[in-house]
Amino acid sequence: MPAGQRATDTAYEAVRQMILSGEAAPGTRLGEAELAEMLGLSRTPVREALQRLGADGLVEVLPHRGARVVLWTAADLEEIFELRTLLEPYAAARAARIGLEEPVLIELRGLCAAMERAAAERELARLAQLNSRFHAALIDASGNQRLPAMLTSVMHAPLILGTFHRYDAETMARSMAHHREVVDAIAARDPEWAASVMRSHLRAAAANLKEDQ
Amino acid sequence: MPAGQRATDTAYEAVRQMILSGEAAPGTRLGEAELAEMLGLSRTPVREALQRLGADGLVEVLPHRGARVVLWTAADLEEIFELRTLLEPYAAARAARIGLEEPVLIELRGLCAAMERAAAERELARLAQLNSRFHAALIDASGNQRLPAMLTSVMHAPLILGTFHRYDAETMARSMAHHREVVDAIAARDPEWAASVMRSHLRAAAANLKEDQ
DNA sequence: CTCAGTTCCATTGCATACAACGTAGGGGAA
DNA sequence: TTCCCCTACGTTGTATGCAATGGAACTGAG
Repeated sequence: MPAGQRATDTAYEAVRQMILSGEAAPGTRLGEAELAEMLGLSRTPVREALQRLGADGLVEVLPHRGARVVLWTAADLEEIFELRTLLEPYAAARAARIGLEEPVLIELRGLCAAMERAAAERELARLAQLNSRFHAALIDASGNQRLPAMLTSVMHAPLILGTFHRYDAETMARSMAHHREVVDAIAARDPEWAASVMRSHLRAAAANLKEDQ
Repeated sequence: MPAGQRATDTAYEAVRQMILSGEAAPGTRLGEAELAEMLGLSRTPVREALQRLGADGLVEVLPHRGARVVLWTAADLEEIFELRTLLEPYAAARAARIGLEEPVLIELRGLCAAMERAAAERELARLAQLNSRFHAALIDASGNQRLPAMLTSVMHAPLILGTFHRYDAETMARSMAHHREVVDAIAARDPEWAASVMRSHLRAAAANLKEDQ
C-alpha cells in the first residue's frame, strides 16, 4: 500500500497514523467534515479513506451513522491470535522452503537488532512499530501474494503495543529470542523449525494477554 | 454484508453479480461512468462499490486507470487453496468444538441435499453457488467473527465453478460425500475429524485443478 | 416525574461540476 | 520509415451543493 500522491492516500495514511499512534482512541468518532477540515481536503477523499480503513478492520462504518475507531474486546484479541497462529507459521515455513535472498535476511536481522535496542530502552511504541515491520517482512517473504492483505486486518500495531506493555524482562527477552530464532530457521531452510518457533512466539504472546484479563 | 437500501449497496451487489455470474469476464474494464449510467446512478456510489470490490479482491483498481475484473493465474489458484486449507479446517474444527444448534445442522444437511441434486442434474452454476453457501455457513458456524471477512477474498464462486467443470462423476461423488462427512463430524463434536475431512476436501479440489494445467 | 411524540439539527449519502492525470493518435525530425 | 514529442481526448480524482437519514432535545400528556 504505497503512500501515493492522491488526496485519498494522504487521508488514509493520516487517519491510519492517528489510530495506530493512539491519538484517536478506540471508540472515537471520525466525522468526515471534521477530518476533511483538519487535513485541508474535501469530504470525498476522506470518505474513501474511511471506507478503506473499514475494509482493513481499523474502523467501523455504520450506514448513515459514520465511522468510529474499532473497540477491541478480549474475545477479539483471542480470535486475532488464533488466526495469526494459523497463518504466520505457514508464512515462516514457506519463507524457509523457498529460501530468502541474503539482503532480506540481513534486513530481518537488522530489525531484530533494532527491536532489541528498543526493548532495552523500554521504547515500547518504537518496539511495536519495528515488530510490525518484522512480521510484515516475514509475511511478504512467504511469497504468497494474498497473505499480506489477509493479515492487515489482524496485524494492527495498537494491539501489539498493548501486549508489550505487559511484558516483564524475561518475557521480553524470550520474545526477542524468538525473532532471532525464526530468522535462523529460515536461513537454515528448515520449514518445520520456522513454523514451530513462530507458533511458540504467538502462543506466548496470547498467553501473556490472557493472564491479567 | 447486507443488501441495504443505499445506492452504494445496489451498485456493489450489481457489479458483484456481474462478475460472479461471468457476465463481466476476467480482465473486463469497469468504467465508472458506464456502470453509473447502466445502473441509473451517479459515479459516486459506483466508485465506492468498486473500491469495496477491490478490497474484496474481485476487481483490481489502479490509480488514475480505473478498475478491471481480476485475472486469475494458476499460481493464484494454488495460493488460494493453500490459504483455504489453513483456514477452513480450523473453522470446521471450531464448529465441532463449540457445537451447532439443531437448526443449523438441518440447514447444512439441506444444502448437502441440494448440492447432490444440482450435481446429478449437472447444474454446475447452481452447484457452485450452493457450494459457496455451504462453505460460508460453516465459516460462520466457526464462531470466529473475523474469519468470514478474511475468506471473502478467496471464496469467489467463479473459481469454484471452474473446478466443478473439471469434475468427473467419481470426483463429484467424492466431493459431495465430503460435505456430508464434515457435517457428521461436526454433529459428532469431533474437531479432529471435521478438520481432517475439510482438509481432504480442499486438497482433492486443489489436486484436480492442477491436473490439466 | 416519566414516557411518548414531535421537531430540529448535525451528519452522512448522493449528484454534479471541475481539475488532473494517463493514453492514444498525429505530426515532425532524423 | 521510424522514433519521439506533443497535443487532444477520455477517464479518474476532487470539490461542493443538496437531499435524506438518525439522533437529540424539547414539549406535552398521563
